[in-house]
Amino acid sequence: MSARKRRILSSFKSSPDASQIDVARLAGVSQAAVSRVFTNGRSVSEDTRTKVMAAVEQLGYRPNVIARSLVQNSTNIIGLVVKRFTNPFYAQMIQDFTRALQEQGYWALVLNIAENQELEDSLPMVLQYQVDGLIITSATLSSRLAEECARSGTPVVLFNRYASDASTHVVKCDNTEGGRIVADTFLDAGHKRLAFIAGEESSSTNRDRETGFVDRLKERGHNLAFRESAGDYSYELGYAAAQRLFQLDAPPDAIFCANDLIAMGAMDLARLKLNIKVPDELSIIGFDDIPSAAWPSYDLTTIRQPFGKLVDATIQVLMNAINNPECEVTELIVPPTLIWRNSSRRKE
Amino acid sequence: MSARKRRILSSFKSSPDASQIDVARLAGVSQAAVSRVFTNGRSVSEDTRTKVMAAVEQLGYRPNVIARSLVQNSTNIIGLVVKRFTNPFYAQMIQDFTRALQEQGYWALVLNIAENQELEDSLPMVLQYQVDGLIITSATLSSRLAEECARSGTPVVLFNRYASDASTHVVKCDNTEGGRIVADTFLDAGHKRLAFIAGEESSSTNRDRETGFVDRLKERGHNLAFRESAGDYSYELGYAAAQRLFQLDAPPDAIFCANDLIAMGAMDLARLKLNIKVPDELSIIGFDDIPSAAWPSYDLTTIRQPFGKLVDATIQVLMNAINNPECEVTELIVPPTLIWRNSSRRKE
DNA sequence: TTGCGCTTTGTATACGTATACATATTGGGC
DNA sequence: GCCCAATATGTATACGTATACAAAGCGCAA
Repeated sequence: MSARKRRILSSFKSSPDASQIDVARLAGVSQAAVSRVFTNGRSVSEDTRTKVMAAVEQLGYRPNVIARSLVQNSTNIIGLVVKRFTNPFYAQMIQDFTRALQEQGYWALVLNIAENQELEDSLPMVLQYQVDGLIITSATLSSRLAEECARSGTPVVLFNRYASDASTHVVKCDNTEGGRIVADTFLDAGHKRLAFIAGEESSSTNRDRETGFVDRLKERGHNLAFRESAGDYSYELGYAAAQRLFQLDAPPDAIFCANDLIAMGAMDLARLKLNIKVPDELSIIGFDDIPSAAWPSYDLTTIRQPFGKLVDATIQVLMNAINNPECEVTELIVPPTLIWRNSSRRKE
Repeated sequence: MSARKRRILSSFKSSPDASQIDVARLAGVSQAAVSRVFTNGRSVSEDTRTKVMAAVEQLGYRPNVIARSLVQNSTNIIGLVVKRFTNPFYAQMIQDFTRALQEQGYWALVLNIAENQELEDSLPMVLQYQVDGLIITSATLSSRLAEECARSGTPVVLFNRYASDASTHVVKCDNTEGGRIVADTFLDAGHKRLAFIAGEESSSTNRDRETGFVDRLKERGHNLAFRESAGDYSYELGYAAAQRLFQLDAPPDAIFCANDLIAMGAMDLARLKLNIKVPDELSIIGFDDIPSAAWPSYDLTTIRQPFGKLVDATIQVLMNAINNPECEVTELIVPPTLIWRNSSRRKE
């Protein structure tokens, strides 16, 4: 590791930030006048506006949003609670959320939850920043926290999570329906020995997908033959879970995986290590429709979560809650779609 | 899309946030005393501390970080400028940065640059938030912006980017050296017809990797036989670029791809569409060592960027610059490592 | 007791902005 | 030239916190 040092330019170093008072003094107007120039809808004469702007230019003045936030009681910052960055589905989600927020004039303050960490410890610190709202993904909001948010008037939208409290908005994909669709797809194709590989057991998405899958099987007179748990939503643990699944005497002929990464791990184990032909000898269906699911290497049949819709709806619900604090609590459930590819057998 | 509405709990709705003044009144002390209870290193008697904490508990008081930031002139917020979320390398990076910052008591305010967007438009708005520092990845900092940061005393660390200005710190992987290593690896294995697939042409990482590669070839008396450009760092455009490469009469027998995603695209085209055997008939080497490079499906030989070191060093440089504004400008260059896997031929 | 140093507390002010209010200016119709 | 409405401006204050300063309290040695 090589390090080179350069001398810093010291020309600007000590000049402090100019404030509206400095601008006002230079322009020969009052501080209030300067403030009005920077506030839409306030009446300022063309004359003072130009004088002010000239002073602004000369001093390199830039409004102090922190000070404005203090008096306006609004920061234009949204707390974004996230976890599994490395799952492409969530990476895309964060990308879309930050971008959509920026388009609305808001900024995302990211709260990254470690795997073993509770939201209780860190969310209060984010609330101290007087965020105008919260978007919570991949974490459970205890009712104590929900109450705390409600008390401070901070609207919360849960993304793909259950509400443990009546005061938080929810936008989610119909994970249960996704599970049902997979059940139908497998049964219609004539599969008999069906398996499910779970992701993170504690997550509500996982529970819903499994419930939908199993319940539909039962409705049609079938049972889940095997159940294995990866433990999280990763490729590696999906691979390992599949390995355990195939140590059985009569292994499954169709596997529903709780997400695409697990499915890709399971698929690689089957075809590369065990030489099982997909989809001829084994059907695999995932969940999410991450970009790599469409790659020729995998060509994974999967349940697509309607990404854009989910994100747009979340933003819309949040903005509405911010602008209209008295609004009703919304629970939006968006249906998923089956994306037919080549990792699962067609109807017989 | 189904929507259900629930009535909001209105119990807490209208109670405004308690301030230190409210706490002070209830505890029978001055506002300053309350402030001191929440400030480390200030002397407060045990008696008043308990009185204050009791009032705090009763009122549900929570410090207002925004107000504190205003008077202390420090927000504990770091602006994190990012772009390619969906590249696993950058997703991991954002994850590690946000986590490392939180461990240091800072928060990341994310600035997401759209593909066609300039930093000039949005960075000033982040500066208005009085961020204590900036980490810039995947974007070019013009010297005008660098000067603006310097003037406002906001330290900047460029991550894997060149400095266009003498006042910004830099932490990067030695991309040039990475290119050199690939050249040596290919030549040592006896390859003759060498190709390079570029990523985003305007990025300095891309330039460095190519320069190192080509220069080393020349040093050893060889030339780059083919050059193709993907246009960005994605799988899809890597696939397409490889397609163009193989329309030639005498296609390459070794391809260096500017990153892993491109390499995986190129590999899939070669082996799945053209039935070219990797590594027997074609060697492919990527850059980054993203998780999927290690998957059995790809088993991609690649240049690993020393992730943890890069992130840790960036944080360290930034913290130092924040705590010690007079510090020298640092330029840290971390060497990469060749990760041998099975997508490239060994020495003859 | 006095006096000295240390700790604790309150008062007053500052941070940079927005805005209610009062006042001053402008413009237009007659 | 006058009056009224609309516009423009300045003054004063508020947002919630930290901290300089002075004053007060305390313990302790002489």
